[in-house]
Amino acid sequence: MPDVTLSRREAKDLTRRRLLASALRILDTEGEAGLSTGNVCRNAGVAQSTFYVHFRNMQDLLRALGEEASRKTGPVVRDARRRSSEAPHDPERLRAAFRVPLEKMCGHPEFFRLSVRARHDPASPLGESARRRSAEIRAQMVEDLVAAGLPADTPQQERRLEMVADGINALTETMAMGHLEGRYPDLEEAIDVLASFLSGIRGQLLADRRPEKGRPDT
Amino acid sequence: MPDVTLSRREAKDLTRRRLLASALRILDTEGEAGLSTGNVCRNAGVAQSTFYVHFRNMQDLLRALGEEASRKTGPVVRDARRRSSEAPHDPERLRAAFRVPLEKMCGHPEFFRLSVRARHDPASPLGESARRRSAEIRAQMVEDLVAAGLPADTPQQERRLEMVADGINALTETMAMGHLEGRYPDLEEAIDVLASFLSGIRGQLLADRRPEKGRPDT
DNA sequence: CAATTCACCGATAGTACTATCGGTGAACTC
DNA sequence: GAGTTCACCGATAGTACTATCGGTGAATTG
Repeated sequence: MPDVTLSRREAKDLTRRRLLASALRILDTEGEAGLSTGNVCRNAGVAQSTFYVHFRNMQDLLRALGEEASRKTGPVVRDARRRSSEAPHDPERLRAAFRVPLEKMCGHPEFFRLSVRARHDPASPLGESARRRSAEIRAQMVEDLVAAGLPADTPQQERRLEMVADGINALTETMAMGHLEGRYPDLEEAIDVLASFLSGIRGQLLADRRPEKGRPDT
Repeated sequence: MPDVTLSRREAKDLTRRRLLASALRILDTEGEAGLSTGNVCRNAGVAQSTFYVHFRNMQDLLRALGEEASRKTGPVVRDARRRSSEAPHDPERLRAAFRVPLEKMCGHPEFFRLSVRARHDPASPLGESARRRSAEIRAQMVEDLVAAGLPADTPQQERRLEMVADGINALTETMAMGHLEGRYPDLEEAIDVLASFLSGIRGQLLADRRPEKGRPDT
């Protein structure tokens, strides 16, 4: 039994994870303002100076936290969306493509809030890595929209699909926020609305593909 | 000419406005991190301690700033939206209803970002007032959607309109962010997308009003 | 078992900011 | 025009946080 006492490597890794978890807990309860090396370490039960054994500074910790979050939730969400794109007319797959990310967001509100804040805070310590992840998600979603049959023949149409991807993402986050705040108790209703938004914009964009039928937007 | 020297009241009011303008300038240039009583006062040309003649603390200033912004932009935005609701089939009025808030948001990018971020940060100094304003905007937008003919006959439909209002707002903010980040250079294209989103969801909700025609969402 | 490594600790220098206090002179009051 | 008010000022006590340093003991090495 070599596990009675922890090896030095295991012990260090455990402390590191405790620090990350502590930071996450603080972000969720006190917000970004409560995030200091001392506070994080006190919550994790180690000395303040131990912080610098594991991270160069707070920005370094936040970057690690963001990457962990995206590594956990990213692939699952992507998969659900791709399944929906493969069958654009299957309403249940469409709903699943919204349900999966919504449940991820609501299941780990602390991860979710962190990423949303990062998204709207390019000057924060998370800045660079958050922007990179956001761009990645957007590019993937554009791919999926094209796979679902939406037009991307001209640069303008491509840019429009990027806007739509941004929009779908923002809508999903907004519904999750509303649910977390208790205003939308039933997640299925939120999924209804998300599906309506997507179906609506999809109809608009497809109508645009055949402009000979006259103005479609009234 | 009694205005050669300022009255005490006028002078105080002028200083207060200078402090508010200074805070806004700092938010737009240095971001939230540069916001301190000393920095605000130095930029306004007064001593740091003078800050406390006008505001109880930084949160107090930010609250005042938020209220001033909402007092300035609120009615204009609301008016544009109402004009559009009065003529739901006028595409130019619809575009104006999106153009006005977009231009307001892009006018003071850092303040806009701060407000958005504050809603997702439980401990932000702006948090409470930002959430209050957000709820107000949502309620107004629901009114306008009803005025534009969208159904709100059942509690479920009312809740759905709230979700749609939240969504429109999030979409507008997202397009503003994209424009500010330089990804969407042409604001009119963003307006196109917003109009398409609204037309799309509008079609979906109106179709739902007459459910005897079968499932409309594929 | 002796030597070495290193995760963690306590202490602390340094920095930035908040908020208060008594003083000052110009505006105001009567 | 004598007394009062008060917006502003400089100084400063107090607070919070960052980042570094040398010491310590348990794990590791050979």
